[in-house]
Amino acid sequence: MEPLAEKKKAILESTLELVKENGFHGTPMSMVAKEAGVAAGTIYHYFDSKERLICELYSYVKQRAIDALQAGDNEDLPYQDRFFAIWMSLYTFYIKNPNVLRFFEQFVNSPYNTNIVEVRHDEFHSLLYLFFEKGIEQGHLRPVNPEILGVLAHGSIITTAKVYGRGKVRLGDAELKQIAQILWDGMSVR
Amino acid sequence: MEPLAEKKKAILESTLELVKENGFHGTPMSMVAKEAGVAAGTIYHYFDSKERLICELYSYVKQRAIDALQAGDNEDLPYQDRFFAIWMSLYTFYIKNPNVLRFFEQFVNSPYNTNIVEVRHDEFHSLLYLFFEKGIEQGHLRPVNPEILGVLAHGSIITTAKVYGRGKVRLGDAELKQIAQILWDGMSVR
DNA sequence: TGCTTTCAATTGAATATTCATTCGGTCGGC
DNA sequence: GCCGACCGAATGAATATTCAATTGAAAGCA
Repeated sequence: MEPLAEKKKAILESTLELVKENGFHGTPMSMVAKEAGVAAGTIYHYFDSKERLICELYSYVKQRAIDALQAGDNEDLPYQDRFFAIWMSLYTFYIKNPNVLRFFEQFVNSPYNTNIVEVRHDEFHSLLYLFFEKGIEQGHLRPVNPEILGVLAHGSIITTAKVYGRGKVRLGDAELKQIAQILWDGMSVR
Repeated sequence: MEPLAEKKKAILESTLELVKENGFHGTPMSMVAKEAGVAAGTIYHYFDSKERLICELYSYVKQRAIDALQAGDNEDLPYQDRFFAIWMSLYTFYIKNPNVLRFFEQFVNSPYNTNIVEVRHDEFHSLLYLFFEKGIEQGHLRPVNPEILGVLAHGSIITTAKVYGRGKVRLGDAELKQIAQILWDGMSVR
């Protein structure tokens, strides 16, 4: 709760950074400790185990994605504008936080994920779901399972951000707009 | 080369299976050996190290994806039909080989990947690239960077396969068609 | 105020375990 | 008897986790 103890935060941030570069294995607790400027034992004051550390980091970082999602949205705008605004703000979030993107991708496909986490209500997921559900109700989007629309849209964002991250393709604003447009044109009722 | 030594193949298949369940860490060489029915030392007869084993497995498995891609394609069909056929055959491949999907996702985001692999000509990638490039040239698709179109389409397949894999959503043939249609409608010139 | 007590935060060396890798040796065909 | 495939116990390096010891700030007390 409270402003997340100084050291606890440092541990989380260090882990995020190191996992991006070295993966889950490849980042021993001793390395995390060093990077965070604390003793190895201190980590265990805040986290029961490495597994818990990773899982808490996941929640911690996911909240940031939720914030980005909500910050970019404005319920007063026309639906289509909201779609593009959300697309762009999430994209921008991933571009600005490449370590988050990388961590997510690693975590989601790791055995850490199979466990309890995720089971409890997933806010990010339901925000997307509700947004697309509403689009269908209001007649903007095709009547396809909103779950699918949500992951398709999010997938396109992640995918585009990864392409950007590989650095081989330059993506200007115009091109980004084109990509979001592809999704919109495909999903919307014409 | 030659019909891939019996044991070598067993090692690769076992690794694929175990990595799916336990991740890269979490699958010690001893476990691979046991599952494959060989001695630990034998693995090192075929692979220099664990890293090499993982990387070779990646190539091995990727070839299967390429085969699926090509098997589903027929250059004589109209372009749009080819698009749907490719989409479906890759989707089917991932559905039938969930361990491949899982392994890919883990590998691509792991530090193993940053290394040399991938650098040399990536056939899967260029097959997709060429297909979309041709679609643009022939006026079927919007003039967007074919690289982007390729990863968007592939991303939608992977994403859909993952949703299926989570098992929470039932996906009938009609629904799959709808998803591919969304992509097509978005990318094609109307 | 000065003194003691308490206790959570912190340390980092020691522990115990887990694994990748090695290597001396066996086996079967040529 | 030569040789490559194969074996599996032994080795050695990592590394997650523990814990006895230290700190320092707040709380009680006189």
